[in-house]
Amino acid sequence: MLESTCPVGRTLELLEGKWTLLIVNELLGGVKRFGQLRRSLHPISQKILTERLRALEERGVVKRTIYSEIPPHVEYQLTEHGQRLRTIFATMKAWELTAESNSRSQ
Amino acid sequence: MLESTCPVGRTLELLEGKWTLLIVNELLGGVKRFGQLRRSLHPISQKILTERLRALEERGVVKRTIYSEIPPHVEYQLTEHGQRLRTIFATMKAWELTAESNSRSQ
DNA sequence: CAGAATCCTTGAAGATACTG
DNA sequence: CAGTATCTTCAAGGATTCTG
Repeated sequence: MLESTCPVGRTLELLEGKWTLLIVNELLGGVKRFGQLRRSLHPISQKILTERLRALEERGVVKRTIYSEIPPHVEYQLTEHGQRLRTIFATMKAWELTAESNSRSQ
Repeated sequence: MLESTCPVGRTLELLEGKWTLLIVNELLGGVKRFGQLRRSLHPISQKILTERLRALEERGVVKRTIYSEIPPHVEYQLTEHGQRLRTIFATMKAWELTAESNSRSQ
């Protein structure tokens, strides 16, 4: 979606999608099961949750662990690389905090 | 688009849109005129460029200066608050640089 | 030159039903 | 429980035309 013209295009491509950021935010809280994420992120649909998790997995941000049991048991967690997104989140949050006083100014 | 559940939702809402990031990236290079941005961001459409610039202006990221001349002359530049986005860009870029070695690992 | 207004296309997201 | 497979919807984005 974002041309490689822009240096940070890849990061934003990764975080793209209505739910992606919220999913990562949930996983920053630790290991979660599929159903657990579904409930926390309600009313996200199964389809979207699956799609986004797969995309994040492919990008090396999320690790998927399957336990061969019946009923099925799948766990999702951030990889070390994914954990490093915390820094970006913190930077964004800091930026937002200066927003109220500065928007409309200058 | 992004629920306020997520602390950084507002920043990503702001950078949302296929071209937004690229526009900000251009403006990090200094003051630009409308037509100048159009050429740099080719093949962006007038409609989208206008829409995104208005959104950024509303958020206090971009300042629009109109010179009442004929032909019209409009300049766009980042506000101080907008300039601070540089930090976020730098953080993202740093994160991307560690991507190659880490994706697929763990 | 810098747009406003209009119409059209496309794809992400949502709803629903089914399954190993 | 954790998906996959389809079908549908809706809004962002794109193309085109017109104007102060």
